[in-house]
Amino acid sequence: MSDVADAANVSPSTVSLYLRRPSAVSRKAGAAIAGAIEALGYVPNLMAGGLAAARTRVVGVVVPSMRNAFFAETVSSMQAILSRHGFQVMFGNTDYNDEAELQLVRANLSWSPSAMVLTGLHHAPLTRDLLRGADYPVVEMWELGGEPIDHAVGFSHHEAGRAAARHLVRKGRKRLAFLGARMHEDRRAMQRAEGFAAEAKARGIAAEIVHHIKPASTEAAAALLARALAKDPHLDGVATSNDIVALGLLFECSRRGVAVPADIAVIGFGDLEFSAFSNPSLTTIRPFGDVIGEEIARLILDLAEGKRRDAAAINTGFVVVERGSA
Amino acid sequence: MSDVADAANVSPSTVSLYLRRPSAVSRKAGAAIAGAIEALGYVPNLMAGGLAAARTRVVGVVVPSMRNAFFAETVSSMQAILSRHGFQVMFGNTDYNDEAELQLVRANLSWSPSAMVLTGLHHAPLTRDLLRGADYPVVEMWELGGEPIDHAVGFSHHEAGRAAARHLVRKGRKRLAFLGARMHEDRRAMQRAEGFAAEAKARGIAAEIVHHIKPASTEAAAALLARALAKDPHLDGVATSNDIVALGLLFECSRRGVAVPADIAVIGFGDLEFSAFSNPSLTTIRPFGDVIGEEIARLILDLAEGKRRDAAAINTGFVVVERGSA
DNA sequence: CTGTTAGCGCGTTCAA
DNA sequence: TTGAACGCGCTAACAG
Repeated sequence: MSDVADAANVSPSTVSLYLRRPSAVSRKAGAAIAGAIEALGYVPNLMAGGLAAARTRVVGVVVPSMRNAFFAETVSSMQAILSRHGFQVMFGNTDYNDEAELQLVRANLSWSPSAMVLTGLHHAPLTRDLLRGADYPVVEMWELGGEPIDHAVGFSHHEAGRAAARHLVRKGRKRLAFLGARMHEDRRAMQRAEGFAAEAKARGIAAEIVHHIKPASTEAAAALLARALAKDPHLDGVATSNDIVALGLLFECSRRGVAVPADIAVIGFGDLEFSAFSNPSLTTIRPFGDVIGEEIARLILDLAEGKRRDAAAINTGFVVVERGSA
Repeated sequence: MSDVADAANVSPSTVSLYLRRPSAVSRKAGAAIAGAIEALGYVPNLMAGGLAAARTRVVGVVVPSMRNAFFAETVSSMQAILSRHGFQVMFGNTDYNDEAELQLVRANLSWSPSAMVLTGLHHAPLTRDLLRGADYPVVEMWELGGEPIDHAVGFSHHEAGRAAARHLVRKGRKRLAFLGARMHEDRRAMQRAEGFAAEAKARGIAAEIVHHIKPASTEAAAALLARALAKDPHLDGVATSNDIVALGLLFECSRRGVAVPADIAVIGFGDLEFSAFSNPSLTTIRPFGDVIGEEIARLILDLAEGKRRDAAAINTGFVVVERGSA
């Protein structure tokens, strides 16, 4: 930086000022500095900057799994906006493990991030303590309804589950089941299952919740359907924990000669890309994962500029998308 | 850190030494320091450490899109291993834009990363210059065959395309087409298409390459198939730029009453999770995205410890997985 | 608008 | 094995 200052015939602190607020420097000095930076190929050392300022333009993001299309979409849209404003994303997977989450939070902590984004409202007690004591914003995403540490952006999975049941009942279905994968770890899928069962019960209809211990997959669908039919051979309406499972269900039904939706109506969750173009197309619940990412990015940018200060709970909602399968 | 030193009755530099090489400190001092760290909830400031040491345990990773399951898988497996060794991943999407890639590389540069991971062998000239001059390892992934900047981990997409054509020809197919999405931006998909056409030509069989400008999707498949059939109504073998498009093709064929594989054989690329369980199941090419991530993580760890020094080109290969569709 | 000054929290000599 | 000194490259007052 002092090399740049020498080349531009100004002091290092003027260069520093120019880098942080170009408008605070005279046009002449600014031009000279810009030229020197270009000529010398100067790249600022953000560590030194961060150390001096005690904050960095880094946002820590922790998700259960990047292989999950929901989080990939959210992180993607969030990162696109943040990077446009000079922020970077430091990223980690927990694989649905609380201990791994704690490690990642701790690691991110030591970079004095501008904000920390976590998935869901559930964390290890130590993680919560660490985050509560932190002096930067914490955003919990993809879940609403509990007590957030600071900010929350997402929607109620319980309500999404209710909406699925409501839809099937409206379609005249009377013997329901919820097919869920990995629900012992995925709290949000479990919340949807519970909402589904609660709504069905409120309408006097029994709804079985069928579990599969492995991650959501098209493969899981075959086992889930077999178990659901064993419990109730006259099943006529099914919700799945997400569209991947629903896709598998479509394939499994076609193999078994079960007609969708004539014999069994299917409603998924996620509105993944293929859902509109499968055969039959998939009735599902769209959660707006990209909007979650955008809202979080805007929130963090506003917070960094001191524009907002109050803890927010932003409901990005969801909609039922009715298509061929239910 | 000096608080810890006070609490443990040693000097700060002893604490520093303990943190970096616990074995270099006496058992008594070590125990006292460990206790003090625990009691005070001390979290090291990695910025200060990085500044002093002129390097950090950060790895910069730049991919075209995290929504792409291939990269999500690679990043996921890479991050799992790296984080286990105290390394963090700083991550960015380019959206297949060279300029965005340059920005991300520049941003990552200023954190003195332990390594930089990029996707593919093609970059803006300025990006290449920046990276060549850098004094830390550069890994280019998911492509082999060109001239890497430093290290490369991946496989030849040209060969993968040839393998797809070879498979269809072996199955007795004589009128081929390659259906590709976004190939003007996705060089690797284009390489597969070219390999496909080259192999077909070598065997005296014509193969049409059909382009779709939008990203790979099940939706794209309908348009692609329509255009391919317009060019050759007697088409009997098709390769797609990936399994998503192949999935869409299965649906579109079932809508049109085209039998797969009887009328048209289909081979995809990627071996995504659903491919084994679709109906018919999908013949495809498996690229081992998780292995790419693991190899890169190991390479970076070895490099960081000075265990390897030579520029490596690691071929993770691919296999043709024969299933129902071809 | 520009330059001066004093750290940010730690790693790395080196001497003890 | 430990401790003192020094500096990594920059930001943030402040004074000019």
